[in-house]
Amino acid sequence: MANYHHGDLRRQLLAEAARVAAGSGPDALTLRELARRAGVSHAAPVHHFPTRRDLMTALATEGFTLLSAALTEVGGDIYDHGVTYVTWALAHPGHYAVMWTPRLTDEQDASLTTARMATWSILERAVADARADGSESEGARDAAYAAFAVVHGLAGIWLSGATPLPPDPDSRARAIVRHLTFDTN
Amino acid sequence: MANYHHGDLRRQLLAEAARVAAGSGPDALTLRELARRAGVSHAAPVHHFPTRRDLMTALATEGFTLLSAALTEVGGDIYDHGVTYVTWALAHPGHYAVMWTPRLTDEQDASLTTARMATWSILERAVADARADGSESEGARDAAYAAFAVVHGLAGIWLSGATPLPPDPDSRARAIVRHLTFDTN
DNA sequence: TGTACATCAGTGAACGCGCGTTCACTGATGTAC
DNA sequence: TGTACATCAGTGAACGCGCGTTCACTGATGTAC
Repeated sequence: MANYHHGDLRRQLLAEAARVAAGSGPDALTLRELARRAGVSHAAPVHHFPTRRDLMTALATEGFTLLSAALTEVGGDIYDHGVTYVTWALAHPGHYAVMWTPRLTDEQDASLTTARMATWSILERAVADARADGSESEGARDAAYAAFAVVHGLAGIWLSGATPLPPDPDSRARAIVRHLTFDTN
Repeated sequence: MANYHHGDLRRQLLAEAARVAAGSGPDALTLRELARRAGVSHAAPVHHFPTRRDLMTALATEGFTLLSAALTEVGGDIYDHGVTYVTWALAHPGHYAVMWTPRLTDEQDASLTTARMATWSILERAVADARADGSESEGARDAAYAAFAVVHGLAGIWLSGATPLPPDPDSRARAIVRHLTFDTN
């Protein structure tokens, strides 16, 4: 594949970006490093991502899209959604880090906003289904936050490396998420 | 204070470091920027922190120490501890970011390890107090993780800026933490 | 109370490095006729 | 099926920048006697 035209550079740059962000954090992600890994000159990426921020934004958008797909595909109740969220984050640490570092992305970007909101809607709906009083009350919003906080926090703890990953994160995540209650008390 | 000898440079460097990390993230934290803010030459900090990593480690250690103090001082049950944790994180975003980015610190450092473990012990003890079966079971460990995950996640969500901070984070945090249950089954 | 001297904590110039971005260019591809 | 030409996606050199770290130095402070 010694083409002058790479053919699939955009996709490969995003894949390498996810890999670098997973290993060394999103701030270690440089356009020159991605070009190096893709085997092209350091000026090549500019045709696909004019600036570093554009690449970060695309990576975050891809992340939210993939996460929404995973949540929808697995389905189940709010606890299942929580486990899927954690599992997905552990499997896509690079995307996950960029998704939650808005400083690196263009938060005005329409695609990113749409993808982010789609993910949030799925979780909110799962929480509403676990409750009797609909999804419009303040209580329902707090419940959704609690569900989201516990899975986001758990993913963060494990991904940070400050705490060793347990041998079986899935079932451990399930046990932990079970400590949430969605009663309308 | 136009002394040749600054007199309090170490403390001031740490204070500026917390400020920079809070505003632009810990990766934007450079020794030269801190020197600039402290009004000394860029080579001065080396006498207090030989490398950038040493400064990061000191900042993280200070963070865990301050957090332990806050948790102990406020006291109360596991829910109170949770609210204190979130409140403290929102008040010390710079420390908090460095505390949870082990890639930047020297994780072998004895002071840091000690400070980190002390914080964890306080939270673990609060969870054990909320349960009947002691703190040695696997269930107790999962309960502690759930408590920790929800407050760590909530702090992360609000600090990331991806979600706007509510007008009254304290009472909101309390309502959210209430969705945790520590029953022994 | 003085004085000699070691040590501490600064200065400012210099180093090499990797970065994002720009530029003029060129080879490959696609399209109109 | 050919050919002219526009466009796309690369190359490689160059730019200016800020960084961590090193170095020889110097002024201020503390201590021994």
